[in-house]
Amino acid sequence: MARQLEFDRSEALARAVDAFWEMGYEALPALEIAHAMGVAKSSLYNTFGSKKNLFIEALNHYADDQRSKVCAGSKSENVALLLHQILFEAASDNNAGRGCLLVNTAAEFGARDSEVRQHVKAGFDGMRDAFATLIRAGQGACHFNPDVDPYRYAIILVTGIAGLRVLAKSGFSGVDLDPAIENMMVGLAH
Amino acid sequence: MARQLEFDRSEALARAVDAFWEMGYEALPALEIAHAMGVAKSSLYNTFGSKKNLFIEALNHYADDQRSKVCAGSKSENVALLLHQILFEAASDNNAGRGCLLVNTAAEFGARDSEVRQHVKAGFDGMRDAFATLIRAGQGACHFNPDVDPYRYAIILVTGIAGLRVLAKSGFSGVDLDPAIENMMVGLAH
DNA sequence: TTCAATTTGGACTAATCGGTCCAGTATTTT
DNA sequence: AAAATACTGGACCGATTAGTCCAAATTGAA
Repeated sequence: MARQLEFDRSEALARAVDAFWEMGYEALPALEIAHAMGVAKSSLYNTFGSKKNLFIEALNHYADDQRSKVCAGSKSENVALLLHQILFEAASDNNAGRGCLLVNTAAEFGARDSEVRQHVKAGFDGMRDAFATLIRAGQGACHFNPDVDPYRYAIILVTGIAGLRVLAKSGFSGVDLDPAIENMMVGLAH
Repeated sequence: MARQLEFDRSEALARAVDAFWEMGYEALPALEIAHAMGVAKSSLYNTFGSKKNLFIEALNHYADDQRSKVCAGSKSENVALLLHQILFEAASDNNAGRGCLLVNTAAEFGARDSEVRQHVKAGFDGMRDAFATLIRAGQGACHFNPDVDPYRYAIILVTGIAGLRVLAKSGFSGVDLDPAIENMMVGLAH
């Protein structure tokens, strides 16, 4: 036979995520995506078919990644502190100003594209599950109020983080947003 | 002299707001803006200079409008009920799926355009002030806890509403988001 | 080495974009 | 009526876009 090595799909997707994360969908030309991924534009279209399809795969890659990170946090020693750090990071550094790709995508595509919206929804659902897991872990370690319904409270966190990211991207500082963080933590307090 | 009639600038801006609100900035061609505004593209450029400048004027028009509406709510009989309605509307109808133009703009332009970001920030600041006014009114009518700092709590509401709008746009229902609404109201309770 | 498959980079297409321009048409005042 | 101004609609421009295509270079297996 012949050459069968392909560039690492997962690695390439991770680079595509970075590019879309920083530039958004419309503002990022296909040629620049290819550069960011380290492949030729031809290969990009051979492998992923279209810009939109690549974007959807990148979006799912990102969502899986974020979900895993939060789930991994469930094994932290002090879950309450970890959660506070997550919220504070969303309000201050905010992923170096890039915000959250799910939030960005929801706003950019909006109600215009139902296919993309379904993937965004699935991504947020995954985040919700991950935070529910985190809350359960915190309850198990007696850091959180055991009367709180983890799944019900998880949507409070997902909603709050989405809001934090939007406002942080608009120029609000971590100090400005501190009341919102406190309001999200207080309901979990023992 | 000669003809001095110009189309109503405020009315035209209101129509531009609707168009940008539904389509976003990049996805809305200048020709379609002109159609939505009911003027020729030439007039649009004569009057507003550029697409971006028109957008910024429309954004400010929108922000003023939203702020006024919330401020007007301060004269409501039951401010607590009104606030709940505002939150519920953000979570369910969500302006017929269009979300909030400030939120949409923050996510679409992101960190890419500092000029636009400043106007978005100013818009959110205005909303914060308006909600602080609303909270003070509710406290005056003994509907809210008088110990709450209105200005400090207002950022909780602005953040929360931004989050609600993002998730509602992604396909979450009013029922899904109800815990987040309750969590925003509970801190104000008497 | 030889052969088959992959990847590359650049040329290319058709469409669309923001923005300019202008001849023609309305509208108002003198 | 006549002159001055405002607006229209469409032609036009240069730039950019997603996507296609292909000859050449690269790579791995036989």
